[in-house]
Amino acid sequence: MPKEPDFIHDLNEAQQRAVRHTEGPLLIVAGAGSGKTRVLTYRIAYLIQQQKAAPNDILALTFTNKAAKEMKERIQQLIGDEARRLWMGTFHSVFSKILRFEAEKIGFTSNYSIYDTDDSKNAIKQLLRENNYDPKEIRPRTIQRLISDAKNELIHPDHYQEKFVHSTLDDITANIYGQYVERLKHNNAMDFDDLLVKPIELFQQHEGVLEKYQDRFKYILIDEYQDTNHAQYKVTNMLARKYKNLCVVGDDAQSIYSFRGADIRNILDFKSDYEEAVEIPLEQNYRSTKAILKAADSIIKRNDSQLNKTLWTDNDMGDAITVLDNYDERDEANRVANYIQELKARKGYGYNDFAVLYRTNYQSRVYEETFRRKGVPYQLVGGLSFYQRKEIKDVLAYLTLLINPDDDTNLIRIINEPSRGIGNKSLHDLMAQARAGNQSLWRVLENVGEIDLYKPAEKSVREFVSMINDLKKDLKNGRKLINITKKLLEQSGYMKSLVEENSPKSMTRRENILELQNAISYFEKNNNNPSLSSFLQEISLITDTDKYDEEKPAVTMMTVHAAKGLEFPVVFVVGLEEELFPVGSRDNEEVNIEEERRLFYVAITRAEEVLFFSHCRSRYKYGEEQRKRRSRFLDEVSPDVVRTETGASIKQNSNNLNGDQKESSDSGSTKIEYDWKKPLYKKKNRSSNTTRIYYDNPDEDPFQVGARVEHNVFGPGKIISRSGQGEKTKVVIYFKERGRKTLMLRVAKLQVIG
DNA sequence: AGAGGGGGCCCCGAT
DNA sequence: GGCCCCCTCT
Repeated sequence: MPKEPDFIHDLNEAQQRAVRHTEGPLLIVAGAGSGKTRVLTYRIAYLIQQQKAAPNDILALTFTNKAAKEMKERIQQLIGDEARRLWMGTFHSVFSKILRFEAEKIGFTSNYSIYDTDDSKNAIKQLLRENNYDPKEIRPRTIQRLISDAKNELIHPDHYQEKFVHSTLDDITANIYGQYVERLKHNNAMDFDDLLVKPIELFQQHEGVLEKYQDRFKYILIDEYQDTNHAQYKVTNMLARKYKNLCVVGDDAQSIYSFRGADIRNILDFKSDYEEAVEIPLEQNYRSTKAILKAADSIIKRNDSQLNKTLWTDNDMGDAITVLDNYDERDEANRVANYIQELKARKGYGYNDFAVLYRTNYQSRVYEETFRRKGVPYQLVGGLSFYQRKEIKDVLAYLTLLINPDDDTNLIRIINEPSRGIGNKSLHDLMAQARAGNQSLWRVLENVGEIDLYKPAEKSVREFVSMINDLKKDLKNGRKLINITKKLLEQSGYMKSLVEENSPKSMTRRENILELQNAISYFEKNNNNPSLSSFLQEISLITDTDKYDEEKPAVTMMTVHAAKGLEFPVVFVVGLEEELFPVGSRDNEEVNIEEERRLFYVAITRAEEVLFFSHCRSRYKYGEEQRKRRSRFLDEVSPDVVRTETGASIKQNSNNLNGDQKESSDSGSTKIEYDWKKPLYKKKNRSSNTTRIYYDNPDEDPFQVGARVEHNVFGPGKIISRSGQGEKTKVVIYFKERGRKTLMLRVAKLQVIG
């Protein structure tokens, strides 16, 4: 065995143990900021340096493509160029690559399309229509969510019937689920969940294929293990079964993706799943000040933490956390911008040292406006990603059609885009024909002469087919992708219609298309074997977080989810209000308050030196002003590390969370104090003789989210959300028999029941 | 067939 | 405040 590399002495004792423990299952419980990326990087370099494995024997699954790329670069610095041959990436990208090799074995071609959430929602909407359900009553999003959950739990459509049918919704889902799976297969398409589920099917049906990959991946590492779902657990469990060299890194306190099926039990049960597993905790935090760490600890200890670890740091105490108390979101954004300018001027921070973290993407808008107005450079991460934009999806749909003609969903997307006279009626006729003959829409288009179709539309179809066939020929002849793209933009009339529109919107779209062309050229130059299908599959999996550039001199704005794994000297956690952070409940689902708390914990632990919390007393939502109560999390945080802007300690109240705030004049300054006794709303006279209206006094108002109510026409139901105030208060109610209704509280005849 | 206007719904997070 | 759907008119 070669001598141990010098680089191992860069690590602390626990980190070294984690690196040296190469054989058998290993659980590294890595607290926030404890250097886990470093451990993973060094561990991989160590495996190679000690000749335990060649680079392509190692599979490392990360949470973002960006993390994979960075780790690869760091490993390259430790051991040299051969690091490029590591298998490293997100679950989705690694398994999509494997599926490209093995697709034929499970009835797909290697040119399979990848559907994003919108694509699968559209496919489901289409199926609902075909099954005579009204997509307005049965929302595609709901069905999509249920199907996705089932897939991640590895529940087959046939078993969904057995398992879940006890309500109308489950019944419909069971019905649609089977058809959806079939439809995707017909389209030669996989959704995001399939990229995890199909490999399992593949391995179950082909023992030899499983063994091939078991032998290939002799060492497996998984980052952010607390956020893996059942399918991810299963597929890696299968792969690691032979050599059992599975090293997982995670932190149960940072599990924030349960909506994606992440199952915290995967990490909690690791030691019982893998009996000989060794657990190594990393407890020294290198990132944050003591004050920040104390705030984080005071939050997380309110949850039932299940893996033992105690974070500590040698860093300084640091400044107290400042709580900003704002009138509304404009005020909030202004104040944040001012602090950024001030800290930059006084303490010498650069713009890229700052991050604004929020719970929901729509909060970014006010910051964009404010920062632009004040000349604060920013980069926005997340929201509507580049590849979800209409014009980008359109162009990609054209390209997809060239290699996957059976993909009806993408074909329908562009068959009349730009409009070429193949309208709803004609499309409907064509689709009917396709379904009758059990063939893809493209086959019908190719043989359009054989069916009865509106003549002008038929002519358009012929032109469309010959245009696509011509492009296909170019592709076959090895013409460059970028040139094919340019040609299709011209021949389809797509560019022309954007030019003619000549609006600000169409200008942006043209710019975006140019950016896509750059991406295609770049891909073509930087890949040895650039195929259209690998391009399309790769970019389907690129996320906005992958594009975040920490060197760019700009303030970063992103959701807390997107900030996972990142760190910033100065962090603003904004919008700390009830019904926002923690988020408000939606549909019939209860908010997982412990997960919201973990999310807040993640937000806090992104900060290295300076941390701000911020909340607004009122905020616009759906164009309406709403009064907001500050987040309960502000009452949970250790009071000795938080201060108001004037340096006073904030008053907290652990049992009454809906206190108001008032200006206090006792110090002569504009010091802000909180008066928890004063109700949030002024009392007004009550009115109405049918339903008692309580909207003026929230303490007595029984019509709160979650309340069970009865309506004299719609019957029993549950309040799922509430908006507006006073007379304009509206509630959304889910009625057992009638579905969702939005009602004015003032006029609805409602009674609280049960 | 397609443009344009009005109404309803919505926006929690993301591979 | 914005998106999507449906309706109506040309």
